[in-house]
Amino acid sequence: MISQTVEYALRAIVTIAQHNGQPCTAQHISKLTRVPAPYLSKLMQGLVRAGLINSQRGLHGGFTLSNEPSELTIWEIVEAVDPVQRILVCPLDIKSHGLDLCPLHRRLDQAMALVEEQFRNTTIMELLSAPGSVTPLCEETEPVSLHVGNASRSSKSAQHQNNSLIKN
Amino acid sequence: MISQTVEYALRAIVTIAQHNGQPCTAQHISKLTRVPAPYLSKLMQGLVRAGLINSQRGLHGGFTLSNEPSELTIWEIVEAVDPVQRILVCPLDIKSHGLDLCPLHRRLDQAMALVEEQFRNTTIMELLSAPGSVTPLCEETEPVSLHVGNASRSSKSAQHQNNSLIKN
DNA sequence: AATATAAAGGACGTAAAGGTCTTTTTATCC
DNA sequence: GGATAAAAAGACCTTTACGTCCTTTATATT
Repeated sequence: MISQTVEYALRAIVTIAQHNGQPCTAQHISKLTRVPAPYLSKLMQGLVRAGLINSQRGLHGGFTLSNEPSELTIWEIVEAVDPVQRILVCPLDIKSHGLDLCPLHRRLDQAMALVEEQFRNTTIMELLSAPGSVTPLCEETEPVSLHVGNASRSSKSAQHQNNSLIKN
Repeated sequence: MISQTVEYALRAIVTIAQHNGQPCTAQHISKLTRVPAPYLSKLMQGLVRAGLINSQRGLHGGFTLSNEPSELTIWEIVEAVDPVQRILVCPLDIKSHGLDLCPLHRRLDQAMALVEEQFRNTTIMELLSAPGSVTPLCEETEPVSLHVGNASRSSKSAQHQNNSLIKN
């Protein structure tokens, strides 16, 4: 349901986010996330093109987020990599239904809408610190030796928790 | 996100359900649902093995539902064909997390849980008649010319409508 | 300027999902 | 029992997701 590529992309993004602005090489990300390095590189290129991350070549190069983790949602990564397909018109091209969906497809699209909503409402920021939970993130045996330059430069921390979207 | 095969299977099941116990040939279903006939056949075999439908060979044979539409959920079809994969343990095999998920995977699994809930709570019955809506179902130009021999041979029609399952 | 480091690009390989075709088996009708 | 209608079974093909490898380009550091 969630493609391998989306999984990989999210792991990578979260890893970069953990490094507070410090460039992260593909090599490094690959090790931490256990994503095959060559495939990761490809993936990253896509994320760069989508404008979600910046890349820097050469020594001390690597990848950094284009925006604050608090401003970046799961949704944006999913959109860039393997978009959730909403059902907007009947997949059978029945003319008799204009834009109306039959009950089946209405229901299926509702499920997709829920996923979309969930993804839109979750920022990468929320994935970094485990609030009431155990683990900091996946992997990372060493506690990320980042030199903590200027961590939060714009912490709006909107943190909205609202749900609801589906109107049945 | 929803695989082609799941789409096809649901179309087929709904079509069979519309025929109130009258056997439906693969040919017929294929025409109505616009699913490639040979592929549909294969699909149907899987649904038979899963026990969701019965098959009958020979003249006047075809497929019928094993249970009432009101007792069959989208979930069961999805499970038989292409199960929603829940995230139960960290996909990276970090030992430090036992069964705990990192925030990322906890969130992703929540999304899957929502879909699962949606599917579990929707019966095929609910997909047959469009309550406040326009279309009876996808396709079906002619109003299903079944010869209505002994249509409903066991109409329990339980019709429950309850929701709720996800607890955050 | 030379070297090392790292991303970008593109050709290629592999596996799984989706799809087709032909033959065999089972049932019904006459 | 022969003809016909249907599903079952299994071999095959095609496309796409996933993954690898090698070469090129850009950027620091010395």
